[in-house]
Formats: sequence, C-alpha cells, structure tokens
Amino acid sequence: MSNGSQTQDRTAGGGAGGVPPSEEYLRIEQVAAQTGLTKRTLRYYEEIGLLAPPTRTEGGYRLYSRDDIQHLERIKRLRDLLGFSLAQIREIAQAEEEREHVREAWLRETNPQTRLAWLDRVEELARHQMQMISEKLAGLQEMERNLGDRLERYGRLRADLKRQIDEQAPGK
Amino acid sequence: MSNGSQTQDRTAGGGAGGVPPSEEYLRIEQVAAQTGLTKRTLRYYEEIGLLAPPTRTEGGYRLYSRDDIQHLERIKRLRDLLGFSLAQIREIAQAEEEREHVREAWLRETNPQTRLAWLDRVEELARHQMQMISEKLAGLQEMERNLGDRLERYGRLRADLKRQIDEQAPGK
DNA sequence: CCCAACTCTCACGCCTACGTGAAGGTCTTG
DNA sequence: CAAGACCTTCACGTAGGCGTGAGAGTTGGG
Repeated sequence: MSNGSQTQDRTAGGGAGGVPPSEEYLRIEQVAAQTGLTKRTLRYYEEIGLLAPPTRTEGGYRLYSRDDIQHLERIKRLRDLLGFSLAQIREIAQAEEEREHVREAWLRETNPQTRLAWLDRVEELARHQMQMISEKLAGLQEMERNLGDRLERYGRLRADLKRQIDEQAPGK
Repeated sequence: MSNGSQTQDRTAGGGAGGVPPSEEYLRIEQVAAQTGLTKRTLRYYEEIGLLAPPTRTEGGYRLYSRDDIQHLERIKRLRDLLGFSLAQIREIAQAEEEREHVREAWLRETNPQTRLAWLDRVEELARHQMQMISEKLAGLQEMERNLGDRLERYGRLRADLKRQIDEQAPGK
C-alpha cells in the first residue's frame, strides 16, 4: 500500500508531444492511437468490465500494459470483423479468464479426478465457443461460395464478350 | 387503379386463429412467427428501406409474399450470424438489386461494349462484397483453428488422466 | 514555480434497433 | 351487425455503444 514503486517512476511521454514512447506503459492517448479506438471507448470498455482496469499513476492516470493492448486488439477484431456484441465479447473474455485460472490451479493440483473435472469445464467452454464460431463460419462460407461462383461466371462472360468485340471490329 | 384484383380476394387466415395459411400471401403475424422476427421489426425494416414495401389489402393490411420471407431470412442471417449492421445489409441488398436490374437490362441489350461495361459494374460489386466476406472469414478461421487445437490438447490430456485414474484404482 | 498539454470523472446527448402502448380501422365469425 | 381478433399509424421509451463538453486535477518542460 505504502510504496507505489512501479506506478509512477516514469515519464510516459512528454507533455508537448514529441517524445517517443519511452517505456512499456502507455497513456490513454497512445493506446487510442495504436488501437484505433477512442479514449472514450477505452474508458467505456473498462467501465462495462470488458477490459480489466489498468494500473494508474499516483495522480490517477491510466497506464496500459502491452497485454492490455493485445486484449484491446482482440476485442476490436471480435467487434468489427466478427460482429460480436460487447456482451458476447465479455462472455468470451470471461471464459478465457476462467480458463487461465483453471490452468494455474491445475498446475498446483495432482489429483487426477479433480483435474479431470476441471478439464470437463474448460472443454465445455471451448466447445461452446466453437459452436458459435462454426455457425458463423458456415454462413460466411456459403456466401463466399456463391460469390465465388458468380465471379467465375463473370469471368467466362467477360471472355465471351472480348471475343465478340474482337470479331466484330477486327481491323484498325 | 380501379381493379384491385389480386390484393384482396383471399381470406389470409381467420380472425379467431385456427385457419391454416390458405394462400400464398401472409399477414404480418404469420411472417413474424415464421421468421422469428417481431411485427415491429418487420415494419421497421420496411420503414428504413431494408425490405421492399409488401402489397396491401384494400384495407391497408400488409401481405407478404414468399419472396419477402426469403429476403427476411437472409437479412436475419446477415444480422445474427454474420453481425452486419442494418446499414451494411441494406448496402448488400441494394447491390443485389442493382445486379438484378443490370441482369434484366443485359438481356435486352446486344451491344458487347455496353454489356462489358455492365459486367464491370456488377463484378466490382461482387468483388467488394467478397472482400468483406473474406476478411471476416479469415478472422473466424483463425479462431476456429485455435479452438480446434485446444480441443485436441484437451482430448490428449483427457486420455492421460483416464490412464492415471485406471492405474491408481485398478480393482474393485 | 508556471503553463501547456494531458488526464480524470461526471453527465448529458446521439444514433441504432427496436419495445410498448394508444387510438382507431379492418376482417371474419356467429 | 356486433364482437373480438387482428391490423394500421403515430409517438414516446429503452438499451447498447459510444460522442462531447464541463470542470477540475496531474504531469513535465522551461
């Protein structure tokens, strides 16, 4: 409680704006720039429990770790590319957290029965996620097939048309 | 204008509720039941131009065709499974509409150059869509791989544990 | 020590995607 | 032709996902 040895002993970028990211903890604006999210969004994700609260300076400034950035980038992918809602993403993230905890506890446990029970749990989580993924995947693959077929047809049509044009206006 | 021959000459289900769907036009509640969407949502999609306005009875009741249902189911897939926003879905739908129009016009056109220009257009639309799909697909496939690997590891771990348990408590 | 730049926490605003009545018209059955 | 079930159009409400200041504090260079 009394010695905040690692929360404040750095510069974390100059006030004016020209200093390169000197250390491994980043302030909110830098994170925003790197991830493409806004500062508001970063605070919001923390607020709704989507991102673990980062460490702070003594003054209360957020200091994000590299790990936080990884998480944010993952969140962004899940949101933009995959179209999950933040609630769904939180589910996924919490599942991963639980997995981590189980993994740690696993290492301190030697009883095979207990281990087996834990394995059941994490496997269930994984299967659940796998199902969500597979559904989406199937839908997207079908769309991809259809589009691919269409593009192929277009390719053939294009070839036909070029022949016609060449035949019709052969000389110059 | 004067003869509404096909807008009203049917019963479209009794008021009390037991009559089977007698004809090919459906009233809003039946469509809601079949698609899993709510009546409000159906009206809303029409309101924002996501679904073409269906035909109406003389009294003003909406009558949905089988085609409308197809469209709605497609919309639902794009929304739920693929996570597109309604705006994006509208884009996609409009692209398909344009494609239809071009296709019809195409059949009445014989000039190869004109046809080629149209082909360029629809192919561009298709490629655009294909890109969106491919991005999402790549992300999902990566997730699937990771999960698959994990499940495999779990399977091996499970086998190990079972062996341990059997060894430790062999008889009964 | 001072100032510019940055950050903090409210707190209200906005857009999307609907939910939920209210007030009234339509359709079908008895 | 009356009743009840279903439909219509407003129109306001809500939840999620942030945007946008306001007012106050923090940080770090000069």
